[in-house]
Amino acid sequence: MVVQMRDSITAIGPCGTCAQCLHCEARSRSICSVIDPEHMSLLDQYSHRLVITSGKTFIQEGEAASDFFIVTSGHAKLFALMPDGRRQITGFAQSGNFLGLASGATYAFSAEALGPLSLCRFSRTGLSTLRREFPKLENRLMEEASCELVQAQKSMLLLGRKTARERLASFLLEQHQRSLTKARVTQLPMSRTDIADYLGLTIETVSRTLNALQREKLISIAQVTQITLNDLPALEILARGG
Amino acid sequence: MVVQMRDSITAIGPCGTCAQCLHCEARSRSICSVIDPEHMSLLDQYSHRLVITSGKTFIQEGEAASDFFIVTSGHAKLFALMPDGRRQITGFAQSGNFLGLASGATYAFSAEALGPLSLCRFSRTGLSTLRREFPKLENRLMEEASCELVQAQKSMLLLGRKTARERLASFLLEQHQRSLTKARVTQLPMSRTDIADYLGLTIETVSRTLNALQREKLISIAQVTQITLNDLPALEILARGG
DNA sequence: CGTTGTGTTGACAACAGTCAAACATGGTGG
DNA sequence: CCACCATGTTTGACTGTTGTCAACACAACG
Repeated sequence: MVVQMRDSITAIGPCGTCAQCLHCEARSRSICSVIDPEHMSLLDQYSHRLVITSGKTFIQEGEAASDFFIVTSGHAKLFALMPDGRRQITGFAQSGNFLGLASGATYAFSAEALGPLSLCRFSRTGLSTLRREFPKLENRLMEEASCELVQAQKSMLLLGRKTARERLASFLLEQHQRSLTKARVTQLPMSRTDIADYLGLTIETVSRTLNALQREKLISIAQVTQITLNDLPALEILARGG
Repeated sequence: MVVQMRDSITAIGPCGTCAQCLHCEARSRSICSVIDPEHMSLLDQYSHRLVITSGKTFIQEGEAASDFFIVTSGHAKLFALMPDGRRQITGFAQSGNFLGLASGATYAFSAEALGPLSLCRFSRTGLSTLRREFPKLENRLMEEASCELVQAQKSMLLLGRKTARERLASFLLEQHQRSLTKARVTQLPMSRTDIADYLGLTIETVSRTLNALQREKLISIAQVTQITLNDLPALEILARGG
């Protein structure tokens, strides 16, 4: 089985013997794609599967960055805290995303599970070994780091220069794109508080702005976490600011 | 060998053995450090020196990302623009910094010279060749990408959650650290407009806040671009928000 | 049913933005 | 050398978007 991915990387699908498990499914999207099938067992030597319960903080800012993670199912939020409790969510991670690229000796952020979460964990030393063994892995890591940097720059523009309306429109479109569905209904895995902390707003402003967009027929809020994007072109114009 | 490019961008060819030139000086900090001396000539095959005049935009958001740069002297600003002219500066680059890590097929940002600027340019294909040739280069690139991601996360916290006072304090400390001097006098290479666009504020707020900090004796503004940090501990407390 | 957590709505306040004018600074040409 | 202009910075008065505080609605759950 061969799957065409993103630009030009040809990925080899669900690996080895357990074709179904999420572990392998997400690994195939992020790591297995660059490792020959006959070496999969070597990969297994260096990775371990983890299951995290909802709300659990599994990466703590400031602690020694000994591990590297790949999300295999569920969602996580990455965030930084200030001493007085102010919080900035710097990103959300879902199946296939890497966690721990942005680290020196210690983690530069904390990470918490948004609902049940499955992870694939690599020790940094193990990952180094894998990188020496599979040079293509380097490309994959760089590619992912580049994407995260581009995403971070978009967030900086959003946080520094966009209005509350523009931020919400950008956020909804981003979530919609992530879901990879053509349906205009988006299921949000995070709370209003998380949205606020991601967009640099308060929960009240998020709530008010979302309802304003609904009054203007740009979106429909069926349930709190289920939003329909009624007018994609208008939302896109709003998101980019004209 | 000197080649005239575009309007004012001058390319100067490989510099061979010259140990003094800025080209090599900065390369030694960023690339040469991972390449054996006897292979330096190979490096020269793939890199070219550029001189950029002040104010020139040498990377344009959206254009094909064909090159990769290393700053060898001077300063540059990286930024994103909105259709109505709102601008967010996502970072500043100085000697030794890489430009172009955050790119897919096209550049995700624009870059402009803050004063006279020297660059070392690598074609992306040339860089790929170098990466295959010198595996240590991979580590250097990943390390740099990690640093940029950590820096980006700090900027997101600043833009999303810090007050104007906290932003200015953070900014001044960051500039001070970058200068690598122990002296408490910092020479700013950028204008008030650039500071405002970096911190997500207006020039008026930057000016007012800076003067407020001066009234409180935390800093002294000798000339517009020359600021003395009188009370580092207090500035650090302010910057991290208590 | 109360209780708790989460989200919504309203009244008001405040921080930062907008507009405008005065003030430096630095380069240019008479 | 100095008047002049262009550009960048500072200061002031006022406005507005978003934040704060508080009350209320609603669903989930024991």
